[in-house]
Amino acid sequence: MFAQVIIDQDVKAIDKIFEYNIPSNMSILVGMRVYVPFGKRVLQGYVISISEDCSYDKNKVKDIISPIDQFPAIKKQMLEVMQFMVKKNHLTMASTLRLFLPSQMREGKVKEIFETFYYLRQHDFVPKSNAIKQKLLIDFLKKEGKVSSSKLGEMFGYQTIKTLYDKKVLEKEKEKIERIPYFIPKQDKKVVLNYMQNEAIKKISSEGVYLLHGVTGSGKTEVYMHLIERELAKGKNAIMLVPEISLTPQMVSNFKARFGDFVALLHSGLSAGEKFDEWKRIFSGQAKIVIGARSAIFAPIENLGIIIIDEEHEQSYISESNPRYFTHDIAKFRAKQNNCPLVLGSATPSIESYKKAIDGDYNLVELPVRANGKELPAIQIVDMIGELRRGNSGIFSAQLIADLNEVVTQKKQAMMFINRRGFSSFMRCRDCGYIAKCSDCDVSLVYHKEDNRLKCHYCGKQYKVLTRCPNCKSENIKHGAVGTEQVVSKLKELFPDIKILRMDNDTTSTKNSHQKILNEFKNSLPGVLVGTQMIAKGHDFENVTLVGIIDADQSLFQADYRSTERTFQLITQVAGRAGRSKDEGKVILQTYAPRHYVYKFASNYDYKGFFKKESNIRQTAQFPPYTRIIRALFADCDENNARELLKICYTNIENLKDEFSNEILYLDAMKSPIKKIQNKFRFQILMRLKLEKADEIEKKVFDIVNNATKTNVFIEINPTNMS
DNA sequence: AGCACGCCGACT
DNA sequence: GTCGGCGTGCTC
Repeated sequence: MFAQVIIDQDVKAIDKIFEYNIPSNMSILVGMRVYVPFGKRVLQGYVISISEDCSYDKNKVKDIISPIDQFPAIKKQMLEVMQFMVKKNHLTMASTLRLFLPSQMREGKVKEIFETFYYLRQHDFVPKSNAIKQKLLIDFLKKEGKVSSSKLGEMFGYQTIKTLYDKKVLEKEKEKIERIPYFIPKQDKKVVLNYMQNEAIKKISSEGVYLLHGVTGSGKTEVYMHLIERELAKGKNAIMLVPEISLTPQMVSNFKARFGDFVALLHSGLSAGEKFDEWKRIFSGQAKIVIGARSAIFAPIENLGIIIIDEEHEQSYISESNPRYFTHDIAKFRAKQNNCPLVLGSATPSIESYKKAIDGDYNLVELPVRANGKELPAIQIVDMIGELRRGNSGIFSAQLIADLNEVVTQKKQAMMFINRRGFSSFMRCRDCGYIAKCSDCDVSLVYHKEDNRLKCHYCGKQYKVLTRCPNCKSENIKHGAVGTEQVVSKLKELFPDIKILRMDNDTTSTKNSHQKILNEFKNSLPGVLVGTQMIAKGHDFENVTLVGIIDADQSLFQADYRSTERTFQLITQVAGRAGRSKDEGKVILQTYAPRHYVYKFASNYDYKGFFKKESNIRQTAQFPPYTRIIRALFADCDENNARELLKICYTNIENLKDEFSNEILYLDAMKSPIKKIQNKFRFQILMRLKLEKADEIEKKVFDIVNNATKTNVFIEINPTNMS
C-alpha cells in the first residue's frame, strides 16, 4: 500500500503530493501525521490518501518511517476543508493543514498535567473523638469516592490529609487531568422565548445560509442557545463563532451554565496547554459545542447540526495574515458538508451579506423588537461646527457636558467612545466640515507625512495638501485625531471628583487588566469609562444612562470603501450600551458632518434605509459587493527587484485586457501607500473587476503571479487595509 | 526549505 | 592545483 503525503513545510516548491510505501507491519490511516525520509532529512507529513498503487517510479519510493500519533489527527472532513481552501484562496496545503492542529501538537511537546487524588484505603477507621476534621474528611470521601488533593486540602486542611495518609487510611494516585478553562457547573434554566424568537427558530431548520438580522437586545443569543439545544437533542454537534472581543467570561459562563462540559472553548486567550486539552475534548467527542473566535471553524468536529457566526459583520472574520481566508466561506463549506444550517447573526449585517439575503442567496430571518420590550436609546446628533461657531472649540459639546452633569448628579454612569483607528488620517476643514476626497474613487484621501501629500489608497492618485478649504475658503484645516488620553484629561478637568477610567490597547496589555477596569467601573457611581471599540461590545452595565461618541467622523472618513458601513455598525453597537435596564438611555453623537446620510439612518436605527442608500452608492461607484477588487502586493528588500517583479506581472495582467476588456474596470500599478515596511520596498497592482467573470480573471491573475515569482507577493481580494 | 551538484575566481 | 562563491535543481 502507498500513502500520498503532504510535507509539513510551508514552501510552494514542495507543496505537492509525495508518495511513500507503507511497510506491511505498519498501520497507517488517512489523516495521520507521519515521519518520512525527504532527501537527506526526516520531515513530518500528513497522509491525505492511501492507495493500492502509486503513480511515482516504484524504485524511488521510500518507506514511511513511523506514524507520529496513534490516530489520524486530521479528520476526513477537514481534509476536504483543506482542499476547498487551497482552491479558493490559493494557499499551500501545508499551511492550511497547520490551521487544523493546536500548536502544541506540531511542536511535539505535548505536556500533560497530573493531579493527585485521594481515596479511602481503610473503610473502618475511626478517628479519635477530638479529630473532627479527620472524621469529616472520611465521611466526605465515603460519599465522593475519589477527590483531588486541592479540593480536600481546601476543605479540611492539608495537614489532615497528610496525617491520614501517614496512617495509611488514605491512598493517593496521580491522574491525568484536562484543563477546562472557566469551569462552571451546569444549571437548569428554562428561558421562555417570545413569538419572534420562536418563529426564527422554526424558520432555521434545513440546510442553507440564514441571515439573522436582530436589533440590539433582541435576544439573538437565546435563539442560538435554543438552536444548539435542538441539534444536541438530535445527537448532533455545533460550532459557534464569536468575535474575539466578545468572548468575555460572562458570555462563556452563560453557555457553560446552559451546556456544562459539552462546551469547548477555543480562543487566543487560552494557554497552549489549555488549547490542546480543549482540542482533544472536541476531537474525542467529549465536547459537542465549540465556541471560539474565527479559527474555531477548524475544530476537529464532525456530525455538525448547526454552525453559527455571531456578529457576522465583524472584520475579524477576515484573516489578513498568512493563510488568508474568509471565515464565512469555510463555514458555508462545512455547513454544506454536514447538510446543516449556517446562521449569520448581526444587528447590523455587512452590506455584502444583506445583499445576498435580498437577492435570495441567503434566507432572511428578522428579530425586529427588543426582547425586553424596551425602546432603543435616543441618539442625538450634535453639530460640532455649530459648536465652533458658538465659540466652543473643545472636544465636548455643550449638550454633552450638560448630560454628563446630569449623570453625575443622578449618580449614574457614562461611556465615552473614541475611535482611534484613523490615526494617519484625513484632512478636514474645521469651519465647514469639508473632507478631501478622491475625484475618481469617492473615498477620503489619506495624508502622508513623509512627502506631505494627500493620496487615494484605491487608485494611487496624489493631491496637494490643502491649505485652504475649496468649499468655504477657510484656512482652518486640520488633520489628526483626538485620542483617549486627551479625552480623559479633559474630563478630569471638568469633573475632578468623579471616577474616570480608560480602556484601550495601552491600558489592557496585561492579562486581567481588561476585567479589572470593567469591575472597577461597575463599582463607580457616578463614573465615566473612556475607551475605544473595546467598550462597544457586549458589556451589560445597568447604570449607564449616557453614551458619548466623541468624534463619529473618525471612522467615517477613512480611505476605505467600507468606512461608512463600519460607522453605522459602530454607532448602533455603541448606542446599545446605554439604557440597558430600567433607566432611559441617551446617546450623544458628535460630528462635523451632521448631514451625512449615515448619521440620519443610524440615529433612527434604520438599517434597511441605510442599506438601500449605501448599496446604491456602492453600485454607482463600482465598489464591492458590486465589483471585486484585487490587490497584489510586491515587497522586496531590493527596490529594483520589487519593481522588476511588478513590471513582469503587470505586463502579463495587462494582456488579460484583450480578452476581458469589458470586465476589467480598472487596472494600474503603483507604489504602495506605505512605501517601505521593515526595510522592504512595496509596490502594488490594483484592479477592479465586474463580478461576472471575476473568478476566472482572479484565477488567471493568481497564475500569472505564481509563475513569475517564488515568494514576496501577497494577493488580497476586496482589501480593507491598504497600507 | 535544505541540501547537493556544479562551474568560475584568488589562495594555502 | 583546490577552496569556496552562490546559481540551479531536486526532494516520493
